[in-house]
Amino acid sequence: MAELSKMTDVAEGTIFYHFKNKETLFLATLETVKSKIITEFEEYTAKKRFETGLEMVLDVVSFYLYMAGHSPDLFMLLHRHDAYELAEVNPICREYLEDTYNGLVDIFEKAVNLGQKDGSIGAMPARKTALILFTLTDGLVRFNSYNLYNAGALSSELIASCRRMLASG
Amino acid sequence: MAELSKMTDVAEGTIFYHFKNKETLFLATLETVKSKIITEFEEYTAKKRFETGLEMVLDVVSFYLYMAGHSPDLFMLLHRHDAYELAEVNPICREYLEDTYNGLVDIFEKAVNLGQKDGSIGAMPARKTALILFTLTDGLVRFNSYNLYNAGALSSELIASCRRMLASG
DNA sequence: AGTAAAACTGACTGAGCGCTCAGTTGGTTT
DNA sequence: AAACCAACTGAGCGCTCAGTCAGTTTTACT
Repeated sequence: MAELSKMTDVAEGTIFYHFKNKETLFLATLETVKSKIITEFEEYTAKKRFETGLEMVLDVVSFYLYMAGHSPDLFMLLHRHDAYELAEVNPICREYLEDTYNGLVDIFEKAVNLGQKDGSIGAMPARKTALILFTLTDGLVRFNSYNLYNAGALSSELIASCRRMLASG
Repeated sequence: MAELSKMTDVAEGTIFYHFKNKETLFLATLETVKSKIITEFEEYTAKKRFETGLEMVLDVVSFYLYMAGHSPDLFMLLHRHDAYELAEVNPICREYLEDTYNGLVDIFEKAVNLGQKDGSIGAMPARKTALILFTLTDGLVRFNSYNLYNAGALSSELIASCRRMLASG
């Protein structure tokens, strides 16, 4: 709280005037993260036109990597063990986390469904495939932010892998 | 430290007699985790005979899911943000984490190389593919341990996805 | 049995943390 | 001019927790 007070140029007491305690403050932050991420992705998919469902999947994967590279703090919160520890006892925290992930998986699922209609993606369970695609992408982001290996160096191979994974026929 | 003292039936002071501080204790734990995980996987791949490289990849993926389900604490440490925060300032911590991941990726890479020799896996960069396979598997474990979704329910689809991703021809 | 080193103990310390609260400020209403 | 108000302040309180230390027990060796 002392650090936050310095960063914001606001007295510690003021923070507690606006948020009843640290947990509430954290939840408010988490909610902001959730809506920021989701609206960002919804705006992207709404704006852009995709040739095929497969191309949409690949574009969303790329956009995810781009977003995570551009605003790492947004995703960092989702990669912290603390958040999930709190989610075990705090249903609101759990809800925000689930909403965020579900929102993202939904976008992947939509793309997979689209691809299966237009024939660019083969026959496979859409939701489960969406979950796997998401896990893969988010996992890469996580390793990148932990400096275990470079996501940029892997992104083209990631796209190629997804293409093979989803291929029809 | 109080909790640890109770768990081990040892006075708090005794812990500090053996480990100069909490950080050292953590590093010792991390090293144990590292060697436990690596030896476990090396024993598994040394013991078992694999039909093809592709089957080896799939078996290793399954074994990873099995291990993570069987001893979650072992993997939990690798999924904690704290560890990577420490790795930023402590080279020994970084080394243990990298060793663990590299050791695991090496196993995947070996399997991919094998598969490319025997023709069960198509032409693709082995190391990068190994990294992607690993990311995917570890990501699933992470989401499972955070109760975001069930890894068991996805495991068969995961195997199918890997099969498609690696297919030759 | 004597003894010195090694292992162990748990009460204690002090820094740091989340949070409170009496008091200040600047603006609006009566 | 008096009363009121939301926003803000920072010293300080209670508590937790990693780490210490003077003293006790155990072990190993003569």
